[in-house]
Order: sequence, then structure tokens, then C-alpha cells
Amino acid sequence: MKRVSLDMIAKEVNLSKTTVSMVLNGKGDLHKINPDTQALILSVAKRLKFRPNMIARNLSTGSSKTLALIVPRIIDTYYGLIAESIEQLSLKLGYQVLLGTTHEDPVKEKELLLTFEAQQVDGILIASTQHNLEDIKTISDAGLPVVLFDRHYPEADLPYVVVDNYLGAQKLVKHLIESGRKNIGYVGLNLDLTAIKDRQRGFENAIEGRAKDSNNLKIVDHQHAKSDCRKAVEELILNQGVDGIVFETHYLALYGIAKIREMEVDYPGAVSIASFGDHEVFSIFRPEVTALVLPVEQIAQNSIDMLMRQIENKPGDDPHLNKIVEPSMKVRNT
Amino acid sequence: MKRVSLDMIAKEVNLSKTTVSMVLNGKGDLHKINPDTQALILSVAKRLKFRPNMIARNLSTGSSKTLALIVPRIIDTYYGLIAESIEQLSLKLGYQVLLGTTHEDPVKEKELLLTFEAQQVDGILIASTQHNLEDIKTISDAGLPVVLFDRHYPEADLPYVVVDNYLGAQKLVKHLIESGRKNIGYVGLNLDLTAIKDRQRGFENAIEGRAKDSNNLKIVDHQHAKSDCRKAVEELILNQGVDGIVFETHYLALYGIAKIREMEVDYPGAVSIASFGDHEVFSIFRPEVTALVLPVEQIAQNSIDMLMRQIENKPGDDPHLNKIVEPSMKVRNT
DNA sequence: ACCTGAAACTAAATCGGTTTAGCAAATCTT
DNA sequence: AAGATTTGCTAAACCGATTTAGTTTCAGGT
Repeated sequence: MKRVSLDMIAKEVNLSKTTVSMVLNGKGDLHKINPDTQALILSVAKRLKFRPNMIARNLSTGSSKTLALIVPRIIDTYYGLIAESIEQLSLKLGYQVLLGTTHEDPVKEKELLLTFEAQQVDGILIASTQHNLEDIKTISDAGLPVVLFDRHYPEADLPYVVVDNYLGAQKLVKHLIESGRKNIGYVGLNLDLTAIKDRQRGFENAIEGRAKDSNNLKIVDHQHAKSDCRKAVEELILNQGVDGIVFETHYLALYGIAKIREMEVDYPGAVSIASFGDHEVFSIFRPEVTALVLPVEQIAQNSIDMLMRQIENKPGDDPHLNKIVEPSMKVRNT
Repeated sequence: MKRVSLDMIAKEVNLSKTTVSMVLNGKGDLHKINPDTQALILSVAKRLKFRPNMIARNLSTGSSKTLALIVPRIIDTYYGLIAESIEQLSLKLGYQVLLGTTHEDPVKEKELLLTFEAQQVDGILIASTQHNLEDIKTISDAGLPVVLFDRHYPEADLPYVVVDNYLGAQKLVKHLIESGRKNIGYVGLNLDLTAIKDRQRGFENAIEGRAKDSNNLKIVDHQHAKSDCRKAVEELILNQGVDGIVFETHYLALYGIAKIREMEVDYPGAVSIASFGDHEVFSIFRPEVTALVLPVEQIAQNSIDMLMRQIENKPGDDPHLNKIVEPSMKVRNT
């Protein structure tokens, strides 16, 4: 029942555990261990099914070969997709992934950060609530590599990978305008995030008179997103008389579409929509939903790259290689 | 830049690290450490922002306070939901969660198992590909707690939490029959999983003549689920003339619905459907999709409970507390 | 004055690896 | 044949905690 340790192998072959350790780490030749000895150790290790105790190795090397991934929620397919990409990429690089979800709660996020730090992760990838700059700064300053993705702290000097949300909003509005819409509405969230603010700014800036008035921009409470979004859609259509709506996230679009259908307005004839972020069902819905595709693979890849660069190259190394990825329109029928 | 260790605190207060360790672990009173001394240590620890090195602690205690969660894929909302539940529950119990996704690849699964074992996780929760009994058995026999969830190895003596899929299939068929369907089809996957087999058996057993012939049961390749599912639906409707279809998973239902709509048959009038597993959009689609709800919270809770019982009570302790949870119908409009 | 026992604390072993510094024997120089 | 290298290997420190088995000091009992 007891695990096989280096010592046991050493005893078995009558050599020191130093030798065994070196050989099993592939440094046998480097340390000029006799090939025969190496073969012997290797075979015994295999026979005894030796698996190094990573905890011990980690303590000794100071590296845990583990990354922490912190996201708002994992059932959000956007973060789910990023999580899956990151997990795959990490594994290829020999790193495990510890998962944490915040549900937009800064307190939970802080706890996660502290736990992961204590857990000696080698790096942290975080889509932050943007309410924990202090702690993230402290952790980063202490030398633990951090990469912010999807959401960043613009005022801080921390590496990040984000989407160009301002541009994204413009693309969405442009699409609706080009398809002939004259009075465009917007449903967004009351989250205090740069990404969100950028989307709203982008919308306001691109709208160029194609909105009745400022009431065309509806901000709903993220805690009651579903019911509030439905209300917002109703108001936009009934009171504001919009003929097009931009939804700030895929799930707002989902809620909105449900409401629009119930209202039995001519959709997408009288009211056309476009969503920030794609969703697997957007091409299954009839009509298919037009969306702005956020490049999840790119985000994952860039984040991992950025983190690895920090991990492998502790000293400064120009941390200002921030990445702003560009989203692209997937025009469908709405 | 250097982390604060027990030794540093010990030096600071001129005491041994034994004392410091005891106090910081709340065992000060137990070991009769002077209250004043305790207060002093606590305050210094706080001042220096001491965070114990978990790796060192883990090596010493032999426990990593980490659980491994292995699922086929995390973007599948079913597993996503379970993952989120498990993460929340674990955190409350003081455990971190290491995530691994297999994509139904037994080789990847085996790698994950070995890595997690080496990583000294305290327990493993796995929705297995059901092609790694050997390795899972070995790990479990070595004393590492394992709980199989969603998918189990019926022939093996390993604790599991699964859904009653046989019953589920019956409920789905019963619903369609009761709503007047006379010729019911089925679209399933070619996965060699008990859960899948049970669903198919359940369907065949409940159908009681309400199927034209055995061609009403279509099995599609899980690698090309989307295109094959569309073909299957087409055949069921055109060749078999079905008036009802049971889909073996929520995503098959999604693909199927898309195809049905394109075919412009009277839906759900002429062809009614029901899906194994719910999906957030099923209540957004018009018509709303009838589904069999799999109790994810229950699965998560039971799995964690079962794992904790093993972790806390190493000796035998009746491992035969397997749990089979019951799914429930969510009847909507299809 | 001597013994007992509790109070308050500590030295050292331990977990299982990695790594540095160095030793003994064999081989090569010249 | 003496000295210099190389080959092949090992002892012991180290990572930072936990934990066992004591030790010292002092008060109380007789």
C-alpha cells in the first residue's frame, strides 16, 4: 500500500538515491552514470511502478507545475471554451490547472487568490471581477506570474490579453446600420468592468443618430439579468420603438430572443438583433442569430504564452506585451 | 521577495518553530502555550503576512487538500454544471479542485489519472470513458479514494453515483406515448458506456410496439455527431415516418431540432421530440423543448459526500453506498 | 529539603525528492 | 611510476512544514 520512493529503488539496486534521482530525471548521461547502471535503475523503476512524489519534488524545486485559472463561471460557454483551451495547452506544457470560479464576487476571488498563492501555483490566469487590484498587485509584485485575460485593470501595470470591445461594439452597430436599421437599442449589464464600459462606449460612439434617445441604452442588473433583460427588451420595442437591438453578452441575447418571440413582433423583420459573443445555439435558432465572435482560442493561447514567458524568464523581460485581440462578425439572419 | 516561513517568524519572536507551528495551527491551547506567547506569534505572523507553504505542509501531512475532477468536456453544460457544483462544495470543505478533460479519449484519461495520482491528490472524481478500469482499480486499490460519477463500471467494485438512465428512457417514451405518438424514433451515440446502453435498453423496452421497426433506433458516431444526427433525423422522418423522437443527449436534440426546422415538417405537430438532459435554451426555443432533467446538484453532492467518506475513513467502511439518482421530466411544448 | 507534576517550550526526525560538493578507483599522460 | 584526469558514484544539505519525545523551570505537597 505504501508508495514506491526513490529510497526504495536505491535500496533495491544498491545505489544511492542521488544516482537514482539523476537517472530517472534523464540526467544520467550528464552526470556520467554508467549506461548499464542507468538501464538497471530504469528497469527496476518500471518494475516497481515508480511514480515520483510531486509534492516532494515541488517542495524541493520550488515549482509546483500547476497553474491557477480563475473565471467568473464555468458554465458560461465563453469561459468554458477558454478554460478547455487553457487546460489543453497547459497539459502539453506539463502544467496542471487548478480551477476557481468567482461568480463575480470579489471576496470569493480574493480567497481564491490567497489559496492559490499558498498552494504555490507557478502562475495565475484570471478573468477578474476587477475589484481586487490590491491583492493581484501584491501577488504579482511578490514574483508570482499573473496574466489578466478578458478583463484587465487599465490603470495597473499588469500583463493582459483582452478583446477589443470598443471595436466590437462598432462592428455590431455598423452591421445593423448597414442592414437598414434606423433606431438601434442596446441591452447591457451593470458590471463595473472595462470590457463592459468599452462595449457601451463603443455603442454610443458608433450609433451616430441611429437611436431615438439615450433611453435606447438599457442597463440591467446582472443578478437579475433574465427578468430585467426581458423588461428592457419590452421597453425598447414598445416605448422606444427600436428596429434593432445589440445585446452585450450571448446570454442577454438568449433572454432577449425569448422575450421578442413571446411579444410576437415581426422578428427579424421589424426588430433585428446582434449579440456580443457567439453561442452554439445561435446557428440552430431559426432565424440564426448574428453575433460578434470572440476569439477564445486566441485568448487562451496568448494568455498561456504570456504567462509562460513570465514563468521562464523571471527578470523584467518587457512585461508590456499586452495583447488586444480583434473580434469578428458572424453575420447570420437576424 | 522571499516568502515568509515558520523559521523567520520563530527567529523574530525568539521561539522555536515548533511553538510557532502549533500556535498558528490553533493548537496553542492544546499544547499549553502561554496565551501571551500565542498572541505575540499571531500578531507577528499577521504583520509579516505569513502564509504557510502548502507544498511543505502537504509533504509533511501526506495530504494535498486537493481533489481531481475528470470529465469528458467542460463546455458540455451538463458536466459544466456538475463541475461548478463540485468546485463550490469542495472549496467549502477546504479542498482545491484540479480539472482534467478527456474528450472521451481513454489515453488522455489514463495520463490524467497518473498525473493526478503523482500530484498526490486526496481523491478523484471521474466521469470515465469506461475504458480504464485497470488503472482506476489500481489507483483505488493503492488507497486513493475514487468516486465514479455519471458513468461507472458495473462489473467493478468501485463506488459510484449515476443517473437511472433506464428509468429515464422509460419516462421519455411514456411521455411521448401519452401525448399520442404511435411511431417513436431514437437518436443515440455509439459510445460504449453503461449510461448510453441503459438509455437504449430503456427505450427498446418501453416502446411496446410504438415503433415501426428496429430501424427506428439510430446510432450515430460521436465524432461526427452533428452531421450524422441530421442524417438520422432525416431518415427517421422520411423513411421511418416517425411522429416522435427521443434524443439521447441535449446536444443531439439541439442538432436534431435544427434539422427538423430545416425540413419544414410540422413541428411539434407532426413530429414531437423529447431530450435526455436539459439545456438552458430549451425554454427559450419556440416551441419549448421537453426534456428529462438530470439532477446535477444531487450528483455533485452525492459524489462529494461519497468521496469525503472515503477520505475521512480510510478503512473499509462499507464502500457499497452507491447512489442511483432519479431524473425527472420537464414537460414543455414538444 | 526533596519529590511530584504541571506548564511552557524545544531539538530533532520526518515527508521524498533535488542538488552541491566531493571521494575513490580507473585511465591517461609524459 | 608519479601525477593529472576522468569515470562513476555518494553523503549530506536543503525545501518548509508537522510531530514525537523530551527538557527545563517552577509551584505545591509533605
